[in-house]
Amino acid sequence: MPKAKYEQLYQILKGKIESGEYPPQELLPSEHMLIAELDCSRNTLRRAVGELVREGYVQTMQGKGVRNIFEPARQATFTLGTIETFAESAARNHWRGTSEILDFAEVTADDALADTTGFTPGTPLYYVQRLHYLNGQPLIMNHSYFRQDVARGLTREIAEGSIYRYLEGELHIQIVNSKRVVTVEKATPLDLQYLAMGGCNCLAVVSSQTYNSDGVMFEYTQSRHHPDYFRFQDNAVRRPGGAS
Amino acid sequence: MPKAKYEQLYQILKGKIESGEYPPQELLPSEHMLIAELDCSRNTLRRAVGELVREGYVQTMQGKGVRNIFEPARQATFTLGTIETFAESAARNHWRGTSEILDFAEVTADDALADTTGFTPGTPLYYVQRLHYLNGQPLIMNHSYFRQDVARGLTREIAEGSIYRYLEGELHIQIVNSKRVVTVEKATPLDLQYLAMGGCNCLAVVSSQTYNSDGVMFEYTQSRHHPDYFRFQDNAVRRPGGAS
DNA sequence: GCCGATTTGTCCGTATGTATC
DNA sequence: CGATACATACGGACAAATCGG
Repeated sequence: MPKAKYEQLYQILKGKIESGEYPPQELLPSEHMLIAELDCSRNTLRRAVGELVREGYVQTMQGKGVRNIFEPARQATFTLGTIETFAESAARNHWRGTSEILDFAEVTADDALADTTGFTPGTPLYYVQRLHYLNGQPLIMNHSYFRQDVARGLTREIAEGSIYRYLEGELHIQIVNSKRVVTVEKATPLDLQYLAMGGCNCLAVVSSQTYNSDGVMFEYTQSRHHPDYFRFQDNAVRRPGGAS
Repeated sequence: MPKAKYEQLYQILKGKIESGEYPPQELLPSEHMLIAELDCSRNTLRRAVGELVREGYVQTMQGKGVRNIFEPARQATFTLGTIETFAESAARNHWRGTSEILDFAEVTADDALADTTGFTPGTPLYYVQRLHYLNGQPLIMNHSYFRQDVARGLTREIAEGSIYRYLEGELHIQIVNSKRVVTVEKATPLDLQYLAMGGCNCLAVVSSQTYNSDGVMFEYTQSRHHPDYFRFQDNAVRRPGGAS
């Protein structure tokens, strides 16, 4: 399954930046040079570069060039702008991640739950409560709700493995986008019971609503992170960017 | 000064979505229709739509159309992906925002400061400590460092007004991008002294490194937010090749 | 299941504008 | 001023996915 060309170019350039092949704080070869070197059209190259701009790898300057502003030391642990599962995050950061199911149930959204999750009241849902360990330490408590009509057939046994592998691999659900909100909340008794909070009485909460390719929100997940092991990275751009 | 066309199209479409002119969960008019209606090329329209996709307003589906997934109820207080000053954020949310300078000093980056900020040791800096009020309540403590050679001539008096208006308006510095990291930290005695923390002993910390158009990082700011009034919103899009 | 129409996704070439040097 | 480099915009071609007959 060959990827799109602009995606390949993006990977190539990103690789050269991360490996130091393009010196930090210096200009990359001009568009003209890169087009010749990578054998592509201008629009396609600019699309790849635009992606690098949005992710904070480079900075484009009209009339001057494209500057490499990648800093290897300050890497993200959790990256914004892309969807990643817990297992993928753990693997990328070379952490040993394990999970444990604390609860699995079938519930119906009442008014209160509908208000926090965004589902309409009365929707049949699966509820999955998971505890995630990094290097043996319990650091993340997850409360997930899945629409039963989308994630049909989900069981506790499946959730013991990878829910997303089931959704994507078995049910062929395409996850398209996910709206996320980061807040800081007081720790609940449940948080204190399972997570080693130390002296902190607050934790980082990532609430996300995930949509499939039919445009229906089929998942709401609240991830409650131990504050010491939470880091969310983002790059804000004034408004230049991509191509075509 | 007229903006770029794709930017205008983006604003038009965003306005129609937010105002409900395009019904939620329904498909927008096809590219073909929009091109005729807005009198533009396909690439220009697609660029505007791409921006809406990244911001979670719409979802594109090959062979089907573009679905409106905007939800007015769940709005952001702080938006990711764009650069906003404190005053702009406050105004957009119809809050009464005021600020107070607690400290202004000229300092030189030592090893410890260089490590946290990302400046090279020995760099001459301005240090500005500000307290931000929303509707009269002290909620955000800001610690900012500016390179003296870039933000030259910055004084306490200027900082009493708008630092960014000085940098952009007077010094003609163009802010291009800003790398931001969100973490949760224990409250310091200083935090507890100035911010009404209630029972919380942690707060949300946004650390940002801001670059000008010459590619030099000229500002490091650490914003320490009261947890009850902190909300960071993001939209993640699934990339063709999955997570990288 | 097939086929054609529709719709979005990718890629290319070109022309012109604008900022920098 | 001219040369270089990025920014914007247009148009065309083909591919891939979807849907209805």
